[in-house]
Amino acid sequence: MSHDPELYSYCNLITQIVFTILLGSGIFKEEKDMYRNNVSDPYNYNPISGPVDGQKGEPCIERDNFFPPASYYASVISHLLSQPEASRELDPTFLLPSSQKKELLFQSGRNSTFSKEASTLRQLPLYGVSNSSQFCNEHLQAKRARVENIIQGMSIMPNSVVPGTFGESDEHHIEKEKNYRENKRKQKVPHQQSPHETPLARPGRSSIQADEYLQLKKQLHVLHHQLKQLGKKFLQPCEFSDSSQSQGSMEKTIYLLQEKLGQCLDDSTQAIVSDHDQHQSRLWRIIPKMEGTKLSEKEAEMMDSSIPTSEDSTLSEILKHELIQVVTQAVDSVLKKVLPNSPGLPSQLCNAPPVTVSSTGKEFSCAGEKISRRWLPKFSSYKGATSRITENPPGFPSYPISSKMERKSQVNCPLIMTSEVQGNGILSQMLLCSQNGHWGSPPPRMGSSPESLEVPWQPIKLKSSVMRHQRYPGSLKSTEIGSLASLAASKEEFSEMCAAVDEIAFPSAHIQEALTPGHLRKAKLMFFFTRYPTSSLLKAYFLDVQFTRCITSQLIKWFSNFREFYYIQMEKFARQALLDGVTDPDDLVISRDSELFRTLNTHYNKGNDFEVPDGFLHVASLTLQEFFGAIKGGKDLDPSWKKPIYKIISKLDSKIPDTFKSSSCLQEAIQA
DNA sequence: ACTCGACCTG
DNA sequence: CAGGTCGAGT
Repeated sequence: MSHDPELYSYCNLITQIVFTILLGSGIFKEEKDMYRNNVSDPYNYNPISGPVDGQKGEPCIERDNFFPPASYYASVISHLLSQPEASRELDPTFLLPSSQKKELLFQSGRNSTFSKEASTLRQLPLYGVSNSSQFCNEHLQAKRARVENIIQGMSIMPNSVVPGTFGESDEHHIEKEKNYRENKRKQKVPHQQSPHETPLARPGRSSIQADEYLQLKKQLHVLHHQLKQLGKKFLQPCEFSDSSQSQGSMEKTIYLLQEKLGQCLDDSTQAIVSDHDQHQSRLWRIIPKMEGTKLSEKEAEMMDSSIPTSEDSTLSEILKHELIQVVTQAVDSVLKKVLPNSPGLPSQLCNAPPVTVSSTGKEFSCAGEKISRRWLPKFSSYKGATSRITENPPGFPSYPISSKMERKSQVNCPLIMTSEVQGNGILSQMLLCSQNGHWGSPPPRMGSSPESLEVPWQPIKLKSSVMRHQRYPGSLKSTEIGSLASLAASKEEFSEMCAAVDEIAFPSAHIQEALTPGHLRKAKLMFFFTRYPTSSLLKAYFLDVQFTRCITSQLIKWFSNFREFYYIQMEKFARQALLDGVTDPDDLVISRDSELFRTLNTHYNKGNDFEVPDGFLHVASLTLQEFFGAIKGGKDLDPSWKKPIYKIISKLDSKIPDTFKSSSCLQEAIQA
């Protein structure tokens, strides 16, 4: 197998997709569980190249929770590719470290289900699904449960973070993990659909499952095509000695899987077909609307040519098209880098890669951290960036776009939604990372490279933002975002544009019923401008908060606390100045390198990623002087000696920049 | 060091 | 109810 890192990355990504399906179908359930439970150092295993030296192998809870690490997939796919004959038998234990093989043998002795599946697997070429017709009947029930379980797991991985990628502290990381687990626990109980989701809700549970299985089937179609494309793109140029055979193997495998699974799905869905059809037609009516907004010519063509002989295949075609396009572009872009002289590669990099990635700061995986920082190193540059948001730059119409596709997908179709999201996430990652040059540096060994490990896991992280967007109308279609990418000259520009669109398209997308630490930070920064905000002012600047009496009081209390700290510091430094022998209050001017400023800045602007306005320095200097004068004059004997000072200071509020009104960007930027 | 609840005052 | 103060909790 080639040692080209890019190709490994692609292998990882695509294999992950396939495995998602395989795992979802329950085929590798046991292997997955064993992997999760038994491997202490998952990166230590490399069936192809033997023990890996020098791997970093940071523990990653999320990964272990859901998937084995990328190296695992890489191993699998390299194994796949190294099989010269499609019919060659596969030892199902080859996936496992030797320790696990023992465990597997041990378990298979008592676990009848597993041994059955394992032996079934053994008879199959590569990853083909059992030919036994019993497979469907016996495991259908369990499979449903697993699929649902996995889907749930996938759809609620909101904050998964790849360690080391985003510079988050471990503590934060762990906390997120904790939250995630709690969410997971909660979500185990099927919850009611929110009002947003009702339009397509259907009466029966069985119909839901039917739909899910139908979607699963379609997914397989799509994935098959994707793999085909991918295989064509990179297997040929890289001159695998047995590329055609390997490719054939993969295809065959997928076909087998598809056929088998599809058959099961057909069986299971047939009984409830009428209900399903009803839903399908409703579903279908929506898609043209969704597609209609901003179709490229190519897409329009595709739409025309594929307009329904059956709704089924059309939906499938759309998805195929989207995915294939993305994969193709991703492959091309990377191959262009890797093999610049490779003939016949269409130059599609400049075309819009359909990237459904929220670039709201942290979630923007590859470049996000730097970008969000770049937005707010100094107040001035921050202002510049956000002005772009409010001004609707050319080529950036204000989108009241209704992506019904996305809303649809969440309605009782967790599978397709998840796959969409994850697929998009993966593909976006591919694109973004390739743009970002992430793949330019070769990993020392397969599975031991931070990059190669991180990339496949980022999609999970992306989910939260995408899902959040799905909750609200106005979401952008991937192709639309893609066209943004084509407008953007650089990746940074692109991410800024994404942030801008995010703000434009989801003005109310972040409405919260509770104040968050992000709000606290924002409030603290606002304190630089206003010490005595009115509740109406607060309402105007916390647009993403659903104001209640409680929230209002809380915000007011915050500012009260800010003042408390502020005045305490002022008094302290005034007294100190007096002790230091200062006589003229005018000597007390707070500059940016004075101790008092440092203290205040630490308090209100932790991280120092916001340039404190000069106005605040002025006000602070005045306050200090007032305190100094009062203390010097002995007024502090009066219990309410501070009151006059407060009165003075309360008149010195200045206008808060409008940039504080745009909630999400600011917050994400501050939180970063 | 920082936050926040309890309490007081106007 | 807003604003301020105090003191406990982390």
